[in-house]
Amino acid sequence: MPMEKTFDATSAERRIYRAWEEAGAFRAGANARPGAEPFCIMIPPPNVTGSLHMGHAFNNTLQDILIRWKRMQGHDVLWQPGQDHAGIATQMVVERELAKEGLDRRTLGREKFLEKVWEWKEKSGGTIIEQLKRLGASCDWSRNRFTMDAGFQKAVIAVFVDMYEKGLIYRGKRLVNWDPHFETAISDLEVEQVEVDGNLWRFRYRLADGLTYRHPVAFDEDGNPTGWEERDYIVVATTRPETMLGDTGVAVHPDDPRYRELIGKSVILPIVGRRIPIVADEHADPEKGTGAVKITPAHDFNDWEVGQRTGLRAINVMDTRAHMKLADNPEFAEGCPPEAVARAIQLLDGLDRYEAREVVVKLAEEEGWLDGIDPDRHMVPHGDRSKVAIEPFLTDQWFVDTAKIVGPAIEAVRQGMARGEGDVDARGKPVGTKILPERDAKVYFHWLENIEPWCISRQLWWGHQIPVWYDEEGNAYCARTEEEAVAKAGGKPLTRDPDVLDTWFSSGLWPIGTLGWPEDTPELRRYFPTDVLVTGFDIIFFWVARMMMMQYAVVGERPFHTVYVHALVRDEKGRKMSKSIGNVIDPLELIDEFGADAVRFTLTSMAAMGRDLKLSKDRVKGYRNFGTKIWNAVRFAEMNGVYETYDTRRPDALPEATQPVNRWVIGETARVRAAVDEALGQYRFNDAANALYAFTWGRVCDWYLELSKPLLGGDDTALRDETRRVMGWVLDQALVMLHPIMPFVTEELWGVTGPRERMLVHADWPEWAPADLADPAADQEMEWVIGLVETIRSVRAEMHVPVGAHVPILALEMDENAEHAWRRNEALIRRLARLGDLSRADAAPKGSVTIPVEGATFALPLADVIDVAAERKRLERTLEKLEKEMAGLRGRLSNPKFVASAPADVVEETRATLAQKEDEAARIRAASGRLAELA
RNA sequence: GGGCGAUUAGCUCAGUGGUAGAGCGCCUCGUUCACAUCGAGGAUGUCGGGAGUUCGAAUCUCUCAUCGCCCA
Repeated sequence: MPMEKTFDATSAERRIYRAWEEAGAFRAGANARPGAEPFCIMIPPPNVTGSLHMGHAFNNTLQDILIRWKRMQGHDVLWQPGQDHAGIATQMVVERELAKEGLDRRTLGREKFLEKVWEWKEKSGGTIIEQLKRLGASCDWSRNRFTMDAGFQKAVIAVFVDMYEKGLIYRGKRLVNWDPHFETAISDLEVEQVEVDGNLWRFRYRLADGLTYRHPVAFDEDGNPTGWEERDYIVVATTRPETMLGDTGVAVHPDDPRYRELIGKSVILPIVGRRIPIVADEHADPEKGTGAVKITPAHDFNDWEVGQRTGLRAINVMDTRAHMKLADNPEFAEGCPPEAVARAIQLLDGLDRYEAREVVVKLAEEEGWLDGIDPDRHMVPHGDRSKVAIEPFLTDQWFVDTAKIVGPAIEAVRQGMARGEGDVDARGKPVGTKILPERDAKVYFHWLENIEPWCISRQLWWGHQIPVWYDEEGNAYCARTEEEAVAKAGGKPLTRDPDVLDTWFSSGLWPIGTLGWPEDTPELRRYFPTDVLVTGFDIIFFWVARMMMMQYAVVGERPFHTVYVHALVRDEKGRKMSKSIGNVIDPLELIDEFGADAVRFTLTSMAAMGRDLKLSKDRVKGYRNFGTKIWNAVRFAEMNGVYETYDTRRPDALPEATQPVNRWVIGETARVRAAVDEALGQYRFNDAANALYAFTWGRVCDWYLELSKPLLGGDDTALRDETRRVMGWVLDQALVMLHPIMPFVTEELWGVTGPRERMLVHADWPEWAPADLADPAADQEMEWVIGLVETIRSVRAEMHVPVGAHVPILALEMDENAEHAWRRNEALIRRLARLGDLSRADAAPKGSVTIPVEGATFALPLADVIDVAAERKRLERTLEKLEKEMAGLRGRLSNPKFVASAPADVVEETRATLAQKEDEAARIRAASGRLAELA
């Protein structure tokens, strides 16, 4: 049955993927050669609520390329897939669903709510897996893991208990980033700074005990004060007036002459009448505002530090929703006049923080302690999920003492960055962990070297509940099960800590957790430490750094030896894709329109290390066309009987070749094989893609297939069969090498061309070396042929020779090599350049165009069509260009310093180039002279 | 404020010391036999500005400008 003209991706992709799955082609160890080295990649687990976006498509394409490449090379490959449970995101999704039914998680209760979450997960949690399959991802789906699976839970709990017992996890009352929307603590990394328009309000806090001081109000040119005024108040500025209710001090810089005498004195806090001290602390910047700052230790991170240093109280004045909590708040009331407290409660209790802000400012205005308002643009921390302003909030939370476990994670990368080619450990794996591109290692070091304690508790229900139980006195018992905890407590009744762990705590255990730790499984022994991690730069901190720390803390080993960090996929204007701009390109829509192969090839060819990639549909379309090109190359071969002669069962058998064109293309194939391996070995995905594109289209289709036509259609059957075999081999090699990037179309072509021992997904990756296969003589000869054809075509086009006309050609001079090359390839040249017969001539006849090539001068007698003036112009233009190049070369060669200091081969190359140009120029001058005689 | 990066053809980008490249787009020509999702040919660059190192700089150094990103 003849092949269709194009590849029908829509119908073929699903069919092919199913065939792979049914054959178990992706299972760990599939296609492994005896004694194969393991190669393992852990998927960055997508969020269970997620659906495939361009970032995933990119990330997983790169992983799939490495995995398919290594699998074809015969490694024992595991690509471990899975998903994380995404605490906040999932809880949010399910709560939203419940709200549609008028339900609320609190009325439902924890147990019932979790049932609902699992129901949702079973129903909708597999979306992204199906989408990854559309992309062609060859994960071992039989091993899919979820961070809330029973086995994984066991690992997470075991790690918590272990780290608790080693003193690496502790509980403490700390100021944390509190998300008032989700009513949970979040980590520093889940906070994003957003610049907002606000005000800087200046308040006058009255000095206690009738004190006054002199404040400078006039200054000379040098900034020295020249005038003062007597004040009975100190001015503080704030962007958050409502927090003043929790103020417990005013700080000034110890060296600030304006306030030196006031240090140790007190002010009376407006509204509540609290008496608070003026303290000296370097946090107060004399240059900023008035140089005096109010201190609210319970609602500001800097103030907390100041409070710790100067011994100020921390008074929490809000609840978990960031509403003012003044009633039943003994801390707040302590030391304040009861009538003031009562009034504050009446005016402010229960108000949202922004409402409270307005009330406070209004009171300040009415009561005369508002000194002024300055508009101010400043950064405000926001929850990255909730998008509401974070409230620094004083609560009990669990922390990982990261400072204690960060050391090996830093050391491993330091080693990895310094490692050389042959630096391997006892298992033969590269030492340390290398981060690529190198600059991302700097980000990693900077963060780890300045690491803060990691708040790992979340006030959520969906997640791994913290394995700590409390007795009535509040003593904590950490154990793997309630029974163990009760036993530790001597049988006392206990209640479990309601909080769950940060999702990243469990994702941090991904490498060992997916392989069955804490059990000593064969997988763990075989595949851990894993090889490469492929991930986006946005989760270097969230995930990569934490995996490094956690794996070392738990099993004392690095999780992977190489981290390939890739960039962001942006829209064609370079903007980040976002739902709110509406510029999101859905990879599935692209796959529907152009096929998965085209999407994959596009992403790969744009994956230059460390640079964002801007995606446009035109680009994808271009690579869809590339798929069609390969398709038609094979179709051509099929129509020319290649698969009647070439043995598709033995694709690894090197064909015999006598013809230069066949010998040449074999060498080209070996060269691209080396280039692709070199590129992939260095994670230069775009280089691999571009090398294959240039080879397949630019060499095989544009030249080899064209040059082969006379041989395939000729009378010499031996030659025909040789060419068939070589062509079958070359095309098979191309399919093999393109397969990691374009798995579908290549697998399809592999299947339709003939019977096969194995599917392409398990074909052997070639190892041909250019040194063994390339034939320099054939290469040189074919370069000469191609050059000649190109020159003739160029001349014909410029002279407007009718496309179909066969023009006779004259040889004015030909050396031995040229003669030889001509004779051996005459049919090919004549066909591609559309030439008539060759004859000898001593001089170019009137009205002919001269074709100078290496070792020969040809002429095309175009008397009927030639425009002498146009031809002279053409020659002059060419000569001009040559002269310019020669001038540069001569300049360099006449510089004695160049000859003396440049490497010998560079000098030699320069000389050779100059000689060749001079030869060409001489031929052109001769041609030009002949034309001049005619004019 | 600190750090990192970018600036190369109309557009998107490769190119880490030795004759400036690709894809797309553009212009001209061409559909009888692999492919019009195609073929043949063509045009297009003071490699952001300036200075330095070097026999030689898109590439290394300094500096300025513009634009990004991360951290505070």
